[in-house]
Amino acid sequence: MLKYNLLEAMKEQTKTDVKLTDKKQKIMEAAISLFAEKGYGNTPTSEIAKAAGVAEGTIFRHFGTKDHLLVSLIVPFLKDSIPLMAEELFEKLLSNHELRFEDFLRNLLRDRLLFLKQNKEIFQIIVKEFFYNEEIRHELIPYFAENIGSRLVQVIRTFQERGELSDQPAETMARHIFFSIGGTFIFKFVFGLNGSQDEEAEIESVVRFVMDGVRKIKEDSP
Amino acid sequence: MLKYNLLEAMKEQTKTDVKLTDKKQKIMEAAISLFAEKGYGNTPTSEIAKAAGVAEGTIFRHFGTKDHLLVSLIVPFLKDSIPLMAEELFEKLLSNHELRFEDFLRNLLRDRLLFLKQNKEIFQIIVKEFFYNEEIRHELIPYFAENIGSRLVQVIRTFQERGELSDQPAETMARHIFFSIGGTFIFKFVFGLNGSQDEEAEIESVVRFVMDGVRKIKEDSP
Amino acid sequence: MLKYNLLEAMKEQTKTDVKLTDKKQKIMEAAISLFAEKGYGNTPTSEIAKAAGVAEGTIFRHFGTKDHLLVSLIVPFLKDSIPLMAEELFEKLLSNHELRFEDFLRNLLRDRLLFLKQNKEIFQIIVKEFFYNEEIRHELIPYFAENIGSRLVQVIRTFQERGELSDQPAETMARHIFFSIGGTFIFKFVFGLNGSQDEEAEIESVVRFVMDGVRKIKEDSP
Amino acid sequence: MLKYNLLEAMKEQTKTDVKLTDKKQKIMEAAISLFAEKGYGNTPTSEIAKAAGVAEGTIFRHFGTKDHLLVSLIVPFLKDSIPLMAEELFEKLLSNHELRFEDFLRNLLRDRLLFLKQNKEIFQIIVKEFFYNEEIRHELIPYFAENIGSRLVQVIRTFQERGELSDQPAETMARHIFFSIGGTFIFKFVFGLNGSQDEEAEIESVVRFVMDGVRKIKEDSP
DNA sequence: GATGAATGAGGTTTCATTCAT
DNA sequence: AATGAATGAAACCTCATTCAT
Repeated sequence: MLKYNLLEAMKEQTKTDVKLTDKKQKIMEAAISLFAEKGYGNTPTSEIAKAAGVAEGTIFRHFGTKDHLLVSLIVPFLKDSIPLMAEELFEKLLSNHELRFEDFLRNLLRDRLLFLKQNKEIFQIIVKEFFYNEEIRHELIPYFAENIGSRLVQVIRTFQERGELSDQPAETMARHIFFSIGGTFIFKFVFGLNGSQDEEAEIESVVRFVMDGVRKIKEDSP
Repeated sequence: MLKYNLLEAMKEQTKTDVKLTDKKQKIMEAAISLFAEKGYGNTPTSEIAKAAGVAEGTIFRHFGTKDHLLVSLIVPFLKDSIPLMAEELFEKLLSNHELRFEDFLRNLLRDRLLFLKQNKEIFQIIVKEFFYNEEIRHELIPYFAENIGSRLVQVIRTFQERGELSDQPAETMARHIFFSIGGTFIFKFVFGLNGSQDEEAEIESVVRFVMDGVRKIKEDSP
Repeated sequence: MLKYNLLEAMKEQTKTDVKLTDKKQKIMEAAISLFAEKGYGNTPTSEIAKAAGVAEGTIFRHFGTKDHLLVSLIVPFLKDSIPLMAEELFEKLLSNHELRFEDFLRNLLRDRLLFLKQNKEIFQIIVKEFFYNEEIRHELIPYFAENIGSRLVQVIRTFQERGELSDQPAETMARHIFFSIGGTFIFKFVFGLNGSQDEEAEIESVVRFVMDGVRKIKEDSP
Repeated sequence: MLKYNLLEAMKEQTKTDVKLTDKKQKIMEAAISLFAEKGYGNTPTSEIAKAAGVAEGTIFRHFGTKDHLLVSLIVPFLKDSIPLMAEELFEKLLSNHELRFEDFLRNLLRDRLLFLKQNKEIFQIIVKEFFYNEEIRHELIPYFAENIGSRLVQVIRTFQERGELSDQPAETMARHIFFSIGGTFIFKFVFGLNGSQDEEAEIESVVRFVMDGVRKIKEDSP
C-alpha cells in the first residue's frame, strides 16, 4: 500500500520545502484536519478536495498519490520531532553536572508538550496510522528506536553512572518512561482528555510518577 | 458508520450465546485473524468468506452487517475482560488486610497477562479500532471509565487510606498506572515486542517501576 | 499493463470453461463487438456493461480486470484456431502423398476462411491489438512462431524434397506465403474489403499468385 | 475522435511548412518517438512535454489538440511518401521500353526501403494507428487507393500489354503485390524482424517471389 | 510565445450488501 | 441455512485542455 520509504523521503524533503503553492497549502491543511479526525483510510480524496476548495485532480497533480500526500504530511513532522530536542538536551546534559535527571525529564516534557501543541493534528495522524497501518509502523519503528530509544538509553546510563537512577536495565527503564510520557501525550492530544487544566501541574505529576512511583515515601523520623 | 451500541449489545448478547453454528464459528475465527492482522477497514468481507470457507452471503445471513460482525467479536471479549477480575480481586482485597498494593498489582498483571495471551487477536483488534474508529472509541471510553477507571480509583483510595500509597490524586495515579500496564500490554501483544523473555521478570519490572519509579533509593546510612 | 501470461491463461482456462453464466456470456459478446469496432483502449467498461445489460461491477466480478477480459476473449480463440489447423492439415499432408503443395494451400485457405468467417470479430481484435499493444505482441509472437512458423517451414521443406517447390530458404518462402495469406485475410475480415465476391475465385487467386507469381508464363512453342 | 481531414490538412500544410520553431520541432520529435513506441493512445501529452523539455501548455499553443499533433506528424510523411515515387518511377517507366517489370519492382523496393529507413518511426505510427483508429483509417484508405492503388494498377496494365505479366485482373495482382511488399516492410520496420541482414538479398527475395512464386521451375530439357 | 497550475469528466476497480435459488 | 451472482455507489487516479501570468 505504502510505496514511499519514509526515511528516503525525509532526506529528499529538504529540496522541495519552500515552494508551497496556495492550493497545495490548502490541500495539506484540509488533509491534516480530515486525516486527524477520521483517519487516513476513512477520508476520501473527494472530501479533501471539497474541504480545500480545489478540484480533486489538483490533489493528484501535486501529490501524485493519496499515499504520497500522507507521507508529505508526516515527514516534516518527523524530521522536526526528534533530533532537535535530543541534540540540544543531550549537550546541556553533558556539560552541566548540576542538571538532575528530573530536570532533564521536566525539560523534555515541556519542550515536547509545546511542540505537540503546535502539531497536534499531525501527531494524531501518526499515532492512528501507527496502530492501523502496518507499513507505516514498519517504517517508523526503526526510526523511533534509533532516534528516541537509543538516545534515551544513553541519557539513562549517564545518570545511572552519576548514581541518580536505580540500576535496572536502562532499556527497561526507557520503555517505562516512554509509556508514561507517550500515554500522557496520546491521552491529551489524540483523545483530548486532559489530566489537569494546569499544564505545569500535569508535568510535575508525570515527573513525580516516573521518579518515585506511587509508594508512600516513609519520612525518616529523627 | 457503527450502528450498534456496544453496551446494549453486551446485554443482549447473553441470549444468543450458545448456538454457534459451525459456519458462524468459522466466520468469526477468520474475521478475528484478519481484523487483527490488517485492521477492520482493510479487510474485505470477500476475504473473510474465503478464509472461512463460506459464501460471502453467509456472513450477512449471520451478522447482517460487517459492522455487526466486528461488534460480535468485540463484545464477549469486553464482557469477560473486566468485571470478573475486578469483582474478585476487589473482594479479596477488602477481606485480606495482609495484601499489599504491590501484590494487588502483581495479581492484576498476572491475571490479565494470562487473559490476553488467550485473547491476543481480539485485543489487537480493539486497540487498533480504538485508535482508528471514532465510534468504537466513543462506545468504549465510558465503558472503560466505569469498569476500569473507577474501580482502580477505588482500590487506590483504599490503599491510600491504609497509608501504602502517596497522596497524589487517585485519578492521576490511576492514569499513570494504566499507561504503564497498557503500554506494556500493547507493546507485547499488539506489536509483538517482548520486554523480556521471562514473564515473571517482566511483571516485576512493571511493579517495581510503578511502585518506586526510577530513582535510586538512598540507603539509610546509620 | 497486461499481467496475464496468455499461454498460462490458456491452460487454466480449460478448467473453468463450461460454466458460462448468462451474464458472463453477454459481457463477452458485448466486449467482442465493442473491442472489434473501437479497439480495446477506446472502449470503456461502462459501455461494455451498458451494451451487455449488466452492472459495471459484474464485469469485474467475472473477469477481475479489463485486461483479463481481453485475454479471456483471445485465448479460447487461439486455442481453437492454431493447433487445430496445424495438427490436422499437417497430418492430412503427411498421409497423402498425392497431395500437391497447391492443394495443401487451397485446403489451408478454405479451412481458415471458414474459421475466420465464424470468428471475424475476435480476429479483428487480435489483429488490432497485435499492432497496438506491445505486451499482446510479445505474448503472441513466440506462439505464432512455434505453431505456425515452424510447421509451415516443415511443410515447405517436405515439398521442396519432393521437388515441387523452388530452393529458396524455407523460412523466406514461409514468410512470403504468410504475408500473402495474412494480407488477404486482414483486408477481408478486418477492413471489410473483399477481393472478389466469389470466394472460390479469391482462393484460386491467392494460390495462383503464391505458386507462380505475376509473370506471364511463356508457352513452349513446339 | 479525429476532427481533421487529412487530405485537407495536407493542402493547408504547405503554407505553414517552413517556420518550425525550435520548441515546435522538439515537440514533434518527442511525439514521433513516443507515438511510435507506445502508440498514440498510450502516450500522455504530459510525457511528450517532458520528453521535449517543454511545458505541457506549449503543445496546445502550437497544435491545439493532441489529435492535431498526430495529424501534423503524419501529413508531411504522406505527402512525401507516395507521389514522389509514383510520379518519378512512372515517367521512367513510360519512357524506357527496356525496363522490365521486375526492374520496376526492384527500383520501387529500393527507393521505398531507403525512404522508410529514414522515416521508420512515422511509418510505425501510421501502421499502428491505421489498424487501431478507425478515423485515421477512413481518412487514409481513399488516399492510398488513389495514390498507390490506382497507379500500381496502371503500371501493371502497361506491363500486361507488353506481355510481361499474366492476365489476371490488374486489381487483384496489385493487391497481392501490395501485401508482399507491405508485409515485408511492416515486419522489418514495425516489428524489427529482418528477413535477412543483406538488404539487396532481401529485395531479390521479394522480387523473385512476386515474379515467379514458389513453384519449382521445370527446366526444359532439350 | 511560453508556462504550468488547475480543472473535471471519465476511467478502472473495490466492496458491502441484496436476493433468487 | 446457505449460496454466489449481481449490484452500484464510491474510491483512486489519469489526462486533454484551459487560462492567468
